[in-house]
Amino acid sequence: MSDIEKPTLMVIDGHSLAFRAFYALPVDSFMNRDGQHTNAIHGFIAMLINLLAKEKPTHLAVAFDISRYSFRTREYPEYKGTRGETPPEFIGQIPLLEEALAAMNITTVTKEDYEADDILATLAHEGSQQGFNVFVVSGDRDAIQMINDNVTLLYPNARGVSELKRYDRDTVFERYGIEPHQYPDIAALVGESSDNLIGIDKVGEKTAVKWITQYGSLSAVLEHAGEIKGVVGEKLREQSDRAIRNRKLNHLLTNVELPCGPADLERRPINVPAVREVFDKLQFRTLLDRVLKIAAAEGAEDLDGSVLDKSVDVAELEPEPGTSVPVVRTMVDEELGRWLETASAKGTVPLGLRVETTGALVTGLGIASATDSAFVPWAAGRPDYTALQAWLASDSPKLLHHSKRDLKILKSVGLELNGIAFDTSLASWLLKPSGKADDLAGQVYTHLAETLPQADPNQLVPDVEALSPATEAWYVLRLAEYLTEKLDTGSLRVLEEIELPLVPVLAEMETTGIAVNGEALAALNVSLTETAADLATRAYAEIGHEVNLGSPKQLQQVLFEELNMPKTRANKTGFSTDAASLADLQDSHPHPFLGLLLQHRDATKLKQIIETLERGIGADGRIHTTYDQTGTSTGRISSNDPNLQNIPVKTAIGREIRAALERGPEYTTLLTADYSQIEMRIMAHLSGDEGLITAFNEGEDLHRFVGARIFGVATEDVTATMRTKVKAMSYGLAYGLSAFGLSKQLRIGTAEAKQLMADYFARFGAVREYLRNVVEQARTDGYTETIYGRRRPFGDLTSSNRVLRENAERAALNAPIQGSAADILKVAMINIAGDLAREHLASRMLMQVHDELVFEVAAGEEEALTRIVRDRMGSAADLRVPLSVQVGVGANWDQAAH
DNA sequence: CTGGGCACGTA
DNA sequence: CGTACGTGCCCAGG
Repeated sequence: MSDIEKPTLMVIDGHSLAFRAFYALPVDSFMNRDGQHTNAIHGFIAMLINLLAKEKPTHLAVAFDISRYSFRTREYPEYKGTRGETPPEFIGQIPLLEEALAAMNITTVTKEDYEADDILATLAHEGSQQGFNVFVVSGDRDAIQMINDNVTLLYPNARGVSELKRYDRDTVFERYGIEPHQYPDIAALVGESSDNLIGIDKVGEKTAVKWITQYGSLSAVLEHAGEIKGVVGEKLREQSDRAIRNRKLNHLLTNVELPCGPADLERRPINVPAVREVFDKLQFRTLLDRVLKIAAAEGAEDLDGSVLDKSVDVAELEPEPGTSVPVVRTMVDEELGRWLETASAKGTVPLGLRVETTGALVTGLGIASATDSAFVPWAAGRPDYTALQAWLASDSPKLLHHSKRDLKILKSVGLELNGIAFDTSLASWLLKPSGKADDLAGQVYTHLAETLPQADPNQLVPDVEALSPATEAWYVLRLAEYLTEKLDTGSLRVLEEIELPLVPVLAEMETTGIAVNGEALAALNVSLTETAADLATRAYAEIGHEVNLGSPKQLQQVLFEELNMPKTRANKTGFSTDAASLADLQDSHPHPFLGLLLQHRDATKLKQIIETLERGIGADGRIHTTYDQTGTSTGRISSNDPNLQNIPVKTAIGREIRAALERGPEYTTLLTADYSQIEMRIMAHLSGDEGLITAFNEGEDLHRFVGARIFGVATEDVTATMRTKVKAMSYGLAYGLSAFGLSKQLRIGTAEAKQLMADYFARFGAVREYLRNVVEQARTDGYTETIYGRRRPFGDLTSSNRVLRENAERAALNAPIQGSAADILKVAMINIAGDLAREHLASRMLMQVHDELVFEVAAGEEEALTRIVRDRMGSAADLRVPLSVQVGVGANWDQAAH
């Protein structure tokens, strides 16, 4: 029988786990309205819910001790004698826990005169023999002896509280070096202080393991006690009765007569009304939601929306006086429909929306108005979600955090989402586009100065309870309010007219993905692997030994100590071994190793890119990247998992990689469209430089035109070298390039570079004026602005630290240029997507690479698509120069490029 | 196991 | 001593 078909039996030591939970959670934070402490119950139920979700037991029981006395204490009164009085706050929690378990219809098992561990051992033993997968959940180390190939122990970790560690045969062996059934022998020798069992003096775990490994068992050790030398040998012989007694006491019985066997423990449906009642008494609000969710998933009846008692005390949830978190009400079906109708005032008032997920699955939705919040458990296809679906799909305004992710995941479960009216992650990014994006809790902290409890998903008994998605939705609402207030009108316009409309466009592109020829990539990888291996071998031969060619540190050793090459540019770890430095070395001190190293770098880099792409291929044979709309500080989009914006293009093999990205089977070609020299055009527009504007308006080769004016020759007499220099300088200007930098890049003298720049500015003086003004303006205002009003704040422009200040200056003069280009392409994307939908074209937008878009062309649509793309890209901004768009078509990305 | 540093791919 | 990114690897810290 395979594991998948096996039923899963889970048996839990109720007392030991409740006790662990008691010490894990603060007593004072958990008290119900009757003054009853509930922390142990809370921790236990939270853990249980996680276990149900994670291990999905088909059979389940919780065992309890009846009292602290058992056959063991009768035989050895000191057993467990070190245990003090039960803490008063713990008293009363066990009966309530049993009540809660009863409501969840979970069997509890007790047996007079035996300990819960014996019940566990008996059930585990029987379950194992009857073909169950068994999980034993216990905080008692003696439970280790139950482990075998069918039985796994889940044990609270050293801190006693948070995670349950899985112990199977292998983990036991790794930890102790013995088989699980040998554990009691070890414990008998060492002793167990928590049970008040004293072991053999001087014998610790190491010695015990050594003996047991050597002789096989405790009895064998005792038989050979005479052979053991030294003081420990003497102690063993003197105190062997201790070990014998311990072994007798820590042996768990596997043959206790119980009222039920494993087969009787099959899970039964949760009794929802009873759970509501008990949890209400305990005032477990979020736990109730989670149990109801499980109930819904398991098909329990009675989810028709009876409502939680409004008197539920939410004081513990209130992060700050003055703010009032609405009570979370769990509801579905008609009740939810009525609530949505009222809360949204028939679709006119925005509601916060939050999607709760586990992995790729939707588990619930939280919806909030300013004064009320609802949790909707989601179990696909089960209850009637008509009203929810209608509201989600309508234009009724919704406020979200990270709307693209929610849009996609809702779509994956068949829910259409429209009416995205605000996104707090986008708004917050517009406010502060640099640095790492905050998650929701982070934003609440930075903007609202409140701390949300954040449960660690790895902790089975979380010390804080996770916030209900309904409450999160309410915080989204408050954040939206705050951010709207905080954003200037220009930024709000960028949000509403660019970023929000772009969300569904990007979501669609991500979902669509791009077809990839996996065989071609694999073949390329094989050949690159061979090439790299061959280059490595030859490189090793040149220096007489192997070296990790990917380790700059080891390369420094080879280059600068073994080969005595001159030192290169310094970096934090020594001297650079980057391509430019190696090229310099090759010039001054030619050595075959250098060339081989560079070629090896090249091959391994390409290999790495191919492997990253291959990992990104989905089940549909297409690569689905994720665009990060908040990933840059200039307004660009970034791409990750995998990054499709840095696929090689300059080398032959790079283009082979691009050739592996192709049209899908139902499509005729790929179409690429890119802006030519968009940043230079923006610079012409923003600077108003008549020379540059003329260059673009006359439509001739820009660099040739500029070169002719700088060098004072006719356009047709501009040489290739002159053009290269001009091109480098033109592009460099937008980045704040210095004469020094230019000289480095062109490998010319600084004097010549200086002269070149002087000549440039002599003819295109408005450019220099503009660049100066941008920085000056930013210094005054504290921010730069793009043509659409997107702002980027700069603080370091007034720094007294020269490095910081000059870095900020270069970034500031680049920001409006790069950012405006980003705005323009985003606007074009939104308009193109609109046209595609309006004209019902089957062609689709697939990729964005900063100034380029890639489309998949459906049969017969090339002409229409080309028209739309040219129109929309060409008219995305009204500049003093035309926007030039180049379009190409081909079977793959390489061929489609022009 | 995480994070810094390096190297390198793109616009 | 040119802007903006993401990824993989090494290595040192833990």
